[in-house]
Amino acid sequence: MEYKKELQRLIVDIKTNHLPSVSIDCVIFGFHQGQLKVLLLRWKNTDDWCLPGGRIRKDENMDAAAHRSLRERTGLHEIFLQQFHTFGDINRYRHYSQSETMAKLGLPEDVAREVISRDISVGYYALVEFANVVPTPDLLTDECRWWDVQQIPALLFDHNEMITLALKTLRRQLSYQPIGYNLLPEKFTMPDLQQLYETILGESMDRRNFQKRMLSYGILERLDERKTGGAHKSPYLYRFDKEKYEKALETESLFTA
Amino acid sequence: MEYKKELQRLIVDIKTNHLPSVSIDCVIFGFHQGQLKVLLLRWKNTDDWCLPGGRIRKDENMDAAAHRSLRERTGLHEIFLQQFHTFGDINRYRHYSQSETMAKLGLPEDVAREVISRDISVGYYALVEFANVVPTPDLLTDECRWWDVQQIPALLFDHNEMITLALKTLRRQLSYQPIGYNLLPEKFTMPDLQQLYETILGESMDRRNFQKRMLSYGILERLDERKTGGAHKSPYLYRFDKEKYEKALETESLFTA
DNA sequence: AACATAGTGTGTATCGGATACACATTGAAT
DNA sequence: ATTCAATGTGTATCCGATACACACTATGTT
Repeated sequence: MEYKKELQRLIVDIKTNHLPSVSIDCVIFGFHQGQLKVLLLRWKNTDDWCLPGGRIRKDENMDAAAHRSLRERTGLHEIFLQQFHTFGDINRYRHYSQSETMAKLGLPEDVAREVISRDISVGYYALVEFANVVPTPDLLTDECRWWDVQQIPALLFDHNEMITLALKTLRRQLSYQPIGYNLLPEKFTMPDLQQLYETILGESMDRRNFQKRMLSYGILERLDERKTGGAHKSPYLYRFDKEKYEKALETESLFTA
Repeated sequence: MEYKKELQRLIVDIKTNHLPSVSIDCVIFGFHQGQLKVLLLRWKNTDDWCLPGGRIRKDENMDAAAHRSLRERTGLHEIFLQQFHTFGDINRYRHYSQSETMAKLGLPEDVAREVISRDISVGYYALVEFANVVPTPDLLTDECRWWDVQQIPALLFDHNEMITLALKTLRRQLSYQPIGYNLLPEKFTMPDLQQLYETILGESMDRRNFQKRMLSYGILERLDERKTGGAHKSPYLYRFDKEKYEKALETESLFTA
């Protein structure tokens, strides 16, 4: 049983090199074909999905641990990552009870105890460029793939709640910080950006007013290129002015609605 | 050495009944005489101050642990308490290095290791009614008292940063949620409420516009009483409509500026 | 080659909340 | 009785947000 050996090695590594009682969970948002996506993992030999997560090494900052987790699941290095809530209830089982969950995971008793002990879990959400992601499962999971936010199944633990809260936080963030730098390709059209906003907020907006508002923020740079290929008038391409974008992120002062 | 025995008992209790690597810190805001206050603790036999904190029992929800901490320091039971950030850097020493901090705390080596081991710390902030608080130090501290937010000294660990971030979060919260229920006495005047807002936000506002805005939220009830005693026209007393106030807290939808 | 189509670029009228501002009133102090 | 400082209330104005219309163009169609 090579796999079981690997598992044991993992447990030992966790016990010796990582902080006990604390874990990290990541809600990784991507944007593709007008849909907001979340990256989920499927547990080995089951049909059950959950959020990617990880633990914090004893010699590692917590944010660094979250970045590492994300790197391992997506292959991406520079990502927008933000802590949104820390989950600390004793009972974090929702759709399945603790014993059901244990059974589903199908792990040896001692391993299971380690993997799903009572943890304080720090939730992060990430915004990534869909096209650049290489979804990669880990030792405990068979599959890693994108799910449409609207079609997420009943997840293990309290992970559905985590996604809901992450989305809520993301929506609020939209009202005082710019967004899109990590979700869109470098060059994009105004309709692309609008579609992103509409998808996240779940509502449609007036095309003309949206453009005025975005431009008023002063973080966009219109290029002399246009996007061709569509059977219509070709739209201008824009890109973010990184410097002003970062400044807006910090000050949080530019935005209102 | 009765004290040392008590300390040892504390350490054992922490080790056996509480989660390792996680702690809680509380920024407790009060409001008095037009000033925003924070409750701080002074370490035994030192001049060094820090935030009240605590640990999470193995059989206790994290929020419950925070409430318990607050109850122990203030005597208050029903308080507004909100998680605002989790601090996870390895090095959380700021004004004093780790060894300086160790020295300052003057604890036996083994005790110190337990008390200031590397922790992930979940930060909460609380809003309490100043007059009802009975500041109470704990086993490790000599003194518990209010400090003016503007005059907080260099604290142990990264606690100054915690206060700064808590205040920042509180200010932002003011833009989408009502505030005051836990900071003001049951009956208060419009100028009282305005002073609270001005103190938190650090800016002055127009008296008439402020009143219009507050009343437009529909969470205030004007009483038939007036406050007498001031050498001026006596202002009306108001109180919050608890039900509508709670609803506004939940929806977060009523407020804008 | 001319036309139809659907999406894009841009400008203007209007509404509504936020802001600026003024005058009458009152309770205590003198 | 008078004075003073703070309170109660109303109105004009500003500005961003919203609603809305027409011209333009790259492709697909005939």
